[in-house]
Amino acid sequence: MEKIVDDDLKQQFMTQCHYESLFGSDLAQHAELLHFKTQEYIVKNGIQPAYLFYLVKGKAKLYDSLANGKDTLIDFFTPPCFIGEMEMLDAKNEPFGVQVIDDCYCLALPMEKYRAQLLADPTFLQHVCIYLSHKNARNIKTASRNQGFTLSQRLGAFILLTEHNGYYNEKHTQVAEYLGVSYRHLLFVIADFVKAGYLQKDRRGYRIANQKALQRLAWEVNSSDN
Amino acid sequence: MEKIVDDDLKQQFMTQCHYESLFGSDLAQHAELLHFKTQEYIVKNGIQPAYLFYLVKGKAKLYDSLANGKDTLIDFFTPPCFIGEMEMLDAKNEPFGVQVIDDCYCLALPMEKYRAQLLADPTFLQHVCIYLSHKNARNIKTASRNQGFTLSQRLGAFILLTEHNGYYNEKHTQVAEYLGVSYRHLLFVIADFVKAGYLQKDRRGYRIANQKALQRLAWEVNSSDN
DNA sequence: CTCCTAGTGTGAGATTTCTCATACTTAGTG
DNA sequence: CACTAAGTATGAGAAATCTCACACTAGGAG
Repeated sequence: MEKIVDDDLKQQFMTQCHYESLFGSDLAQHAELLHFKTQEYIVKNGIQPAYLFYLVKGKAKLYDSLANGKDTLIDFFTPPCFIGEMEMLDAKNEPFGVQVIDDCYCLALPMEKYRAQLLADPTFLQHVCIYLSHKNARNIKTASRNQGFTLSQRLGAFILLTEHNGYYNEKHTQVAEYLGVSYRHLLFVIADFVKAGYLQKDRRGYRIANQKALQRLAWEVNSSDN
Repeated sequence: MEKIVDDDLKQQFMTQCHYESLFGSDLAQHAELLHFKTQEYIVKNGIQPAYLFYLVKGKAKLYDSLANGKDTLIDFFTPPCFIGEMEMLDAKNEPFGVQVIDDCYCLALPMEKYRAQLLADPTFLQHVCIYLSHKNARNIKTASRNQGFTLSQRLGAFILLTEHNGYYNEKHTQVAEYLGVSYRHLLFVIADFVKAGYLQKDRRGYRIANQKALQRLAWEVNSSDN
């Protein structure tokens, strides 16, 4: 994690995401601009974050670390969205881990310093409420998709979502859990994709060789997004 | 829907559910006590509700009416919980339908009259935020269950959840959608239950003949509830 | 260097779940 | 009354997915 001291850039992100309008007061001006590299953790599992983040650029993923020590991939974050809002609302919640997929820029408010002020700000709370209810509706839709579509279709969509410079490089064990299928079956379908020429395996990982085909598979999955 | 004018009963529910503490002001005193009979709608699909409800007794279910006119069962409400909070926050949302399973009592605040006051009340907004984030966490768990358990297990849990006077009487078509399986397969597993003596069919519907066996099936599903 | 673990990869057979086809019943409608 | 739509019901074969078993590789720990 690295603090970016570039007021122009910060202002640009703020404008782009209407950051100021999230608050009833002038809290926005106290936000810092932070940058996270790929693989870095924005929130570490089980450790209360020091900031309330607002993701303005990049891509990140949400993990749940289970009692047995394993991680389960739960959800993705794409800008603009809050990160750490559950912890801010209710410190009793065990924080979930959030790890960066693509370099992330966040506007971040020091939690301790401004928590009381945030909890007393109806404008801010309204935005969080709306954010949470939309997120909830989205989760419901995602869940029904997992039931409604075949693994090939979901995997197609998933690969396009997590793709990075034309390569798919997620850990199979975690993806299997996220997509709710057995490890074995995931490998089976990936093998199918390779056989069909959608993916090609080289030393860097799985290269996307036929994006169109994957998009065709993913089409139905994503088009229930209204 | 019927308004109950019984201040003792109302006060009892309020105390039991800590209703007053949801608000920063003395809004609670303006709540009415409403009663809904089985099958009645608390919120009709697509129609903005006139109240912000707080379910204090009973059981209800949440539907999504799809574009093709069909209904999908999404979730259940058990007390205490808000109903209509999404609509209050953001009137642009198409309201989902909420229908009563077991007679319901709700404390209800007239939406139009108090909406502005609610949206300006940080105490109330905080409670809604926390409610939404818990609900979201629960939905995530439910979803992972749907992936992690077999239909027999989930159906066992489901029958016990929706059971009414010892009878299971849900519409198979809707249940199939809720549990995320084909209608055919649901019927298949129900037939298994009958064959195994867990259920017995008579003119009133399916009678629960072996609750223990169903509980045994449901055990694993429900015990991930920590 | 060796052991150990996590991740990867493959095979084979079992189970779950789906699709399609086909009927029967009931309530509503013209 | 005849027609229709929705819900119920059952059969048979196919597809999706799971479980178990085994093998290989790379990196960290002793």
